Amino acid sequence: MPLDYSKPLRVRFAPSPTGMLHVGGARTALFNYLLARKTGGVFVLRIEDTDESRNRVESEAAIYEDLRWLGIRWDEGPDIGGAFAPYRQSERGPIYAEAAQRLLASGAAYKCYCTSEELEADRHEQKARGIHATRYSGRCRNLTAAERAAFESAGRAYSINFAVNPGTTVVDDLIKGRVAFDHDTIGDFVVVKSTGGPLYNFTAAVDDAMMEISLVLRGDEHLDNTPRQMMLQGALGLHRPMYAHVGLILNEDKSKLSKRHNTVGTDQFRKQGVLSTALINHLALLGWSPGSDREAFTLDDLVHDFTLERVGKSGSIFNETRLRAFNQRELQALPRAEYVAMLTRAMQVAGLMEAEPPPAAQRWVETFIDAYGEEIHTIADAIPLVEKLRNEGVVVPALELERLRNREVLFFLDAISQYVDSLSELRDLPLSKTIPAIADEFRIKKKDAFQAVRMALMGDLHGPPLPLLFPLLGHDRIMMRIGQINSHVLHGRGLEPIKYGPGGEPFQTIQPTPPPAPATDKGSA
RNA sequence: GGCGCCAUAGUCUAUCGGUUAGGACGUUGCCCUUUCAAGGCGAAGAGACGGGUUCGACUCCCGUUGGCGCUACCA
Repeated sequence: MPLDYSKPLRVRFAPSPTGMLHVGGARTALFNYLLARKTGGVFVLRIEDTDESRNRVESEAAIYEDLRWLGIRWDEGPDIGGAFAPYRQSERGPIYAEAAQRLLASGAAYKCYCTSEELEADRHEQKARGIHATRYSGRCRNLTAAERAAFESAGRAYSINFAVNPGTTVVDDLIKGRVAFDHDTIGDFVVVKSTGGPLYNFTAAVDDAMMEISLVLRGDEHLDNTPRQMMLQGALGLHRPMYAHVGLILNEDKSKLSKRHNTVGTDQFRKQGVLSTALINHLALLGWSPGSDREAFTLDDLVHDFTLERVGKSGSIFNETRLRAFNQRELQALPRAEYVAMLTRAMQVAGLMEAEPPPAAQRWVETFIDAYGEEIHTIADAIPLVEKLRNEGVVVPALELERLRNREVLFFLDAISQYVDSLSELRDLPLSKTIPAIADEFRIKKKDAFQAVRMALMGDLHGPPLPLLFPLLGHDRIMMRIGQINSHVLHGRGLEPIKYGPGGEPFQTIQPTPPPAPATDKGSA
């Protein structure tokens, strides 16, 4: 039966602060958030920091930062409180202690005095006997009063274990459907460590119930944990939320996303300058589909269109290339001013622009976007391009240098540099006419001319239109880069830096070179 | 090993028994362009396998295979 969206849902996202928020977590948070907004419900952020050894203090802040960046806001959480505070499990000790006592008192749980060595030995022994279903033997479950007293007086530490009784627990999962678990396949499990620290299944079960979560939506890695949590809630007489387990987001090799494998961290994309709108859009389409060919969705669109019924069961691989394609689309859709501001900021961060860019610098950025804007998939792509434009010199591949060792080409380039030198403004040059005209003087083909200029200026045969490239480089760099070619080539030939006239006859003077009178439309520039 | 989940192109997905199996990313051809990118128009590319059920299965059932998850005093 479909979920009733007319009733407000209380949902939660419960990360453990053991690393950055990876994209799988981000999607889980997103789906929960969408459901809360859609139903006018509440989105709870709970921090599951019960594993002292793995917690990292900075992780919690990092998770906040990533969620905020994504535009996912929570209504209750550690930092803002709420009716069911505290929201950090490390601060909920008394609540778990009380629940554990009730479990003990009712006989639903018992104390286990086994040491970890004994447990380990048990497992070995079971394996040796060919039993691969290595579960807790339950040896402490039926301790006699005398045995128990002996352990107690010996001061042995104990864990609190939940006693799993025969039976079946059925999870009516909103995504996976009805899944039945035979208790025979679930061994007694520890709920409180011998150190007194509560464990995941216990805290999650208690908190989901006590925080009155109505729907638990999480990764399907937790599907097998669900019967344990439901048994716990049953034994404690607590209410049970509905459950929905969504297929995992996987690495390229189909393995589970882990926080240790540095890739696919939400922060990584944020720092690359990926737009949160693009990530949200991409994440939403991993596991959810609108049922139509539409694929551009804002967060608000998703609040409106998202339903659990259209969430798929299978896992999916996170495809970064597709994210970049989405991001490029978002970048193109951005108002120009915003794009300029974003790029300016990125350049400032990279130390490529001063904090208070003068108007000329702003204009430069605008020209840059005209030139390269549409090929940029993420803002980070722009930085190496900017650096290449800003560098004093340029590296021309040896092979290409060889092609430039041609007196006509050299002279042509020199003519270009003189042409540029004669101009006071490099914007809006009619280069598509000027360059062929000058090239014609030296009997160079149009295509070769453009390529020679491109190669001399950028060390590359490809790039944006020259009329945009010229103002981007500016007078000095153009002069320098073409001059560099001349000296490189000549040096390579062991020649003096002399220059050639149109007919091939060497000029006598090194400097100044007489302008070879570019044939046409110099005046229009 | 046991238990559970999953299974349409390289990837994300649509299809809810009858379709030329649709879309997107990627790949690729052409157009545009001095070039590249972008854009436009095309192309190639999929129901893991085997049994059923049915007039008819990608779709329902069973099995096999494969992938993943759980099986921790991690979450």
